Amino acid sequence: MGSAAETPPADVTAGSADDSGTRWLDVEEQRAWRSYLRAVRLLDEEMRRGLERHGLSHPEYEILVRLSESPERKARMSELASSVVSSRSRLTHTVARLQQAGLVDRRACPDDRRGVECVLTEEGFAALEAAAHTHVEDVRSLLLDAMTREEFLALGRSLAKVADRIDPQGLAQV
Amino acid sequence: MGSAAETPPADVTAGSADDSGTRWLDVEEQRAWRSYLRAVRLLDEEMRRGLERHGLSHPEYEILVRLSESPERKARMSELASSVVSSRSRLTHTVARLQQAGLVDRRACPDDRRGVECVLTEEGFAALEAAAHTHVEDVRSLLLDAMTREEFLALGRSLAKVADRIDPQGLAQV
DNA sequence: CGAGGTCAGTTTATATTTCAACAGTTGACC
DNA sequence: GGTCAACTGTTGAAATATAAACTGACCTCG
Repeated sequence: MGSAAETPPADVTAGSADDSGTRWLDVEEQRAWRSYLRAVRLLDEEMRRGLERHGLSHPEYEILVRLSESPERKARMSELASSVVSSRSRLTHTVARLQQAGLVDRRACPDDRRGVECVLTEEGFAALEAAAHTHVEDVRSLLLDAMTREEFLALGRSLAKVADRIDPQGLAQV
Repeated sequence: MGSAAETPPADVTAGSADDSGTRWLDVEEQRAWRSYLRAVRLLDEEMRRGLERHGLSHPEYEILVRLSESPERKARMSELASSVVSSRSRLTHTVARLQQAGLVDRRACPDDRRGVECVLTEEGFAALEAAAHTHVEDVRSLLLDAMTREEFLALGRSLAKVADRIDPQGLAQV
């Protein structure tokens, strides 16, 4: 599955640094890393299938979620882009499709004429609501049910540290 | 960031089941889930950047890794597809690009005339070797250095359970 | 044998993502 | 006020991904 060359291709004693100074992963670290890769990929695929039944892609779903949580169910394109970790360009395209489908509307931003506000429509809210049930059940059955609650929370804490380290502000801009 | 509507869009008491029977996530579970989404996305992005410097995408890199670990540095397309968690179709395309770049070769399978063997070239091995240094350092600095070793191993164990649940055989067929 | 089913891999068509260039807007600074 | 850099969002083309149809090879059971 998800491999990643964590030992030198040639193969060197685990856990040691080679001539180049690269500290390769030891056997256990390697196993953990591969589990990570594998789980993430499989999970993503399963989730995708779940949302697909509601005619939504993962990026689309996240946009709807974010809007539903915003005051007045609207947000500016750039906020949306960063909160959803997407490039502005991609967001434009994706929102265009959502608008096409009648799930969101776009309108000029009152105070900044460069800006555009994206608004969740009633139809969009309904679509989100429908998809959310399936989605949460998926998270539960695939992830939570695979481990104890404490284990899951610990996993969350570890990954939160990872995320904060990469993007301390929580404002990923791509 | 990566949101996912783990509470009902309308907002209901955490941790309880609503009329539909959906058991939404409580506050802590929700936080953990969002950390997961956020970390995975950011990590993926960072890794991508690292590999990009060597002219490789993540899928390409994994294919090379898998080949480098196989006896004689070759594998059949279908083995490759499952070990790398990719559809056969995607693999065909990706391998075509790798071949184009001279990093792998394709040849007919001797014993099964339907089959195709994919072989890592010397050039491909060299490319992999170069990329691997960067990549391992990234895994270390982004993931391992963010937590204790034991924490990381625990994370691996948890996710291994998740993966095995979704794909018990370890032979993801998409 | 040989008909029907399955399997390996590719191909084609379509959808999505990325990338670079763009046009209009704002704000800061002189 | 004028200029210029930075910002917002869009566009269109190229790269990549996904899905379904398709080719040729194997397999099995009558």
